[in-house]
Amino acid sequence: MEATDRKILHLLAADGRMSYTDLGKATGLSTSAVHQRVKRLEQRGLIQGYGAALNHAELGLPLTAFVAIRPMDPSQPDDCPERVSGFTEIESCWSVAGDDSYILKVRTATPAALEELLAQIRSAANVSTRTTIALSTYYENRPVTEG
Amino acid sequence: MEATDRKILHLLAADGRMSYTDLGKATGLSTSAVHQRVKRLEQRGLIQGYGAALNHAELGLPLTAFVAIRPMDPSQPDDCPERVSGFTEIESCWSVAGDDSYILKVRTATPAALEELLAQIRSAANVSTRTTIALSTYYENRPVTEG
DNA sequence: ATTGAAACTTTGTTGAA
DNA sequence: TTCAACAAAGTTTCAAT
Repeated sequence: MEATDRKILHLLAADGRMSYTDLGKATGLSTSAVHQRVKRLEQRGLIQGYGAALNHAELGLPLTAFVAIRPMDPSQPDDCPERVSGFTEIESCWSVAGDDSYILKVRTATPAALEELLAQIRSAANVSTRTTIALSTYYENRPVTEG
Repeated sequence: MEATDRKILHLLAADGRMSYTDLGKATGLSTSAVHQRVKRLEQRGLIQGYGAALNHAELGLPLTAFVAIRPMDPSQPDDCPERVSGFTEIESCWSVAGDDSYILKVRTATPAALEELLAQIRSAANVSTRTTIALSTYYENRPVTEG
């Protein structure tokens, strides 16, 4: 991994629709050289995909919350991520060190929808939940790269 | 906002590099009709941008953590987001309801780099920190849309 | 919302450094 | 192995309708 590839990754993280022509201009490479590098970065899994960042507040999902979960019965198989993966309100799922086993980031339309989702998560995964509601988002998913 | 626009948003959230031609095929619109709609969605701020999802683990930033912060002096002006926004390791910043004032999501190369970042956050914003380390990421930033 | 045409971009092939 | 040059296919963008 060297400087040119890192520059390409940084540019694509900031603008996922940038054309190969523009990436070439920005890196001093020809269009086809950049193209080859991007395909290789995709194949090696360094680029995992491309997405549009949506304005969830305007799209009917104004409520963002973090749900910390803890198994009720620590002796049971610990397959919470699979058990909850079908809930489309869950945007992210991490296992974490500390008092809780997992943290979920969820988006719902209303407090009532969040209440309903929490009940479903608890019964699907046999867990207790501790929820932290986001009041406002200052920034989210800024590109973070090394170098 | 109606069904066609929501479909376009959903498709772009899942594949931010999808061509207007393909978006047209998927929605039953002409290429230029989709193009017009996408531009309008961008202008109205419903699409906030496009990005590549990078594999941070492979890119030298394997450590993801959540930093819950609390002002040391609750009487001081509460401008933590501005005070910490210069730290490039911070990917997201939310203000939250509950015991803590803000939650930051950060990515670092090593535990030592995290330790250093926490010290800098504490001194830049005059806050105490409580950090939760992510052990593994099951999924992150799945497209979540209503409808 | 569509058509159609010009400009531009993508992507495969080929060959040079 | 990496890059550039070319060319065909595909995409974007802009009028006009």
